[in-house]
Amino acid sequence: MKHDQVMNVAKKRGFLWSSFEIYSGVAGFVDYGPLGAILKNKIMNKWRKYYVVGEGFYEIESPTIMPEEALKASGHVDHFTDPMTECKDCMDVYRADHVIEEHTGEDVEGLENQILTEKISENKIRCPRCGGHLNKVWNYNLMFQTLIGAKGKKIGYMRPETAQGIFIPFKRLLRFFRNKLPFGVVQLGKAYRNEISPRQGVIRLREFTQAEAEIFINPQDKSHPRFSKIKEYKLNLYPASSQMGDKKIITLTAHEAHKNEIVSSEMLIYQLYLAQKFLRELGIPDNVLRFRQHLPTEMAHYAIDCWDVEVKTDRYGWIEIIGIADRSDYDLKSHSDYSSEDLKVFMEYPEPVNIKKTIAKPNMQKFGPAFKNQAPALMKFLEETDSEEIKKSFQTNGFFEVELEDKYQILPEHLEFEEVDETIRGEKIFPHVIEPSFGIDRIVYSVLLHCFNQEEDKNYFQFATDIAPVEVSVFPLLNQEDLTSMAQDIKDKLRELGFIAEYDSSGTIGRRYARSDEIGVPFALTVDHESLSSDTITIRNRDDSQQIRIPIADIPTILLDLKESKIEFKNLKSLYGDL
RNA sequence: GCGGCUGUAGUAUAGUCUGGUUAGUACUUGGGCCUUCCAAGCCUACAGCCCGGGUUCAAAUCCCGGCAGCCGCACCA
Repeated sequence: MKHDQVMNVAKKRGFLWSSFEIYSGVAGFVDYGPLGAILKNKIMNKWRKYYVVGEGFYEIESPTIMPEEALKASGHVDHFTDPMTECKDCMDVYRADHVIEEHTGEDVEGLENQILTEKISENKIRCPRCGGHLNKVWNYNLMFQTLIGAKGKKIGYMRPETAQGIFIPFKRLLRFFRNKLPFGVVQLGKAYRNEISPRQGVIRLREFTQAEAEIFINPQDKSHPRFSKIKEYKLNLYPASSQMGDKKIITLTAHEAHKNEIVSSEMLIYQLYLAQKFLRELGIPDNVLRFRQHLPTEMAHYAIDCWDVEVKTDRYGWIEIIGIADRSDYDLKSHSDYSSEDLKVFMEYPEPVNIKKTIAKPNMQKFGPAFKNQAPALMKFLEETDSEEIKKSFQTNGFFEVELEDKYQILPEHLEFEEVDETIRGEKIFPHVIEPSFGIDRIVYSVLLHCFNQEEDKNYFQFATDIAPVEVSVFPLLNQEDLTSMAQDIKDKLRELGFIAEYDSSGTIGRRYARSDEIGVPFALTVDHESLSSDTITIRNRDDSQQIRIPIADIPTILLDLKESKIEFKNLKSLYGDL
């Protein structure tokens, strides 16, 4: 299987291996080795180039440990869990709600554990496997818990996603962006999930790296300013309707996807486009990519629309590497509720609106004495209440009842109704959030898998020039003093100029080319005898073993142009001629 | 988390059933020789029985536990 060969080379040549090996390892953790770490960083920097430079989003960095309150608000403390139950006899563990649903057909999702436990005993549900008794229902929370501070009273969790770190300082971010939508903020970093049994190598890690962008937009306007530029761009879509129907992947242009309402907004389609362009430049071809829409049943309740970018693998089938979701205003709303901070944005209308409006104004001489210290709270409540509703209640009941800590009856004599002209310049709204969320480790894996090339006697990573960990190899043709010293000098010079260059003189030249190819070094410079007399050197292309002789003085510019794809290797030929 | 199978240098393996010499081989890697362009050859070196306990005069080998990997179930996105 290609997977096995790739992981083998990856381990052997220092890209990736499982962590803590000398202590037998722990499932769900990996080390990136010397080359893997560079590769991963280059991929992350390319991501930054796309989202920070290209899209104009800004990057922030927030802690990986978060206090319990914050994750209560996001719903992770209560909902990032599974209700589990264990058979007392065979010790098998089950999802409690699934067992009950299977037995009774009742939808019990989201019910308290106690109620689930009761349901199990009421319905005399037994272990589906052995018929044994099932234990009390407990929550398995996927978050790693820790204690903050010396006394350890404050519960903290390792963050399960980087996104929350962006929602929490929303007010400061909004100020930074001078109170105007839309704007985007990104974060790249580690996230943690204590998976029950991670067995899919780098696909399911307990500690993994995410790159997430949170794009805050006006819910009324999910268009994208550059949509017209990408409207002919083709996307391989696998919408929910196809998944439930003919299982066919359909190829549509961005425009068609929008017109036919396959994808819910321009903004979302633009994000799909961007993701695909990014992956393509990483060397993941379109034919192993698809965009799969979440089924209504699997979508989080707050999401409006959600698409996974999936990559085809021989080992794991289609795997999700990127999730692109319209999360609506869910996150900001719940942080608003929990923190009682106002996380709304004031949206100014294009034209101010003048309206006539009846307001209920308290008659303080009567209102104050009647409600005493509750008066301020009641006034605030009335301000937020539609005065028509109050009027109606007066007509039918003779009073208007307000329930705060107690119930209060407001009588007509307490209020005066007044007609006022009001100019409304805008309104405060919660922005909606479009979130592309990249699983960096899975992307690194996909790059390794799909860049790996097998030709007769040559196995190598065909990395794009801008993500190849080692950028250039420098060899002496033979292991002779005059050649080696020149090659060493060239290598040092290139290092000084910022290239990741490697020198190698061991074994035959062929072996060195092979070694260099295997780890995906795109170019090799070879010092031969002609170099000594003519100040030229041969440059060899990894992908086709072609060589061209170039002046030594031109090496840095040529390498840089090749790295940034400003020129292709085959075009060098017309500039410098054949070897 | 449960059940089955598996675990020997960096990699691939022999040896395990039937306990007994210095754990063998190939590739890789380091050093050297040779070599005027694609894993050649020669010399040489480094490197291993997953961890812990038990049985035994003696354990890579038998037994128990742990850990990890694979497969199935369950779980997860």
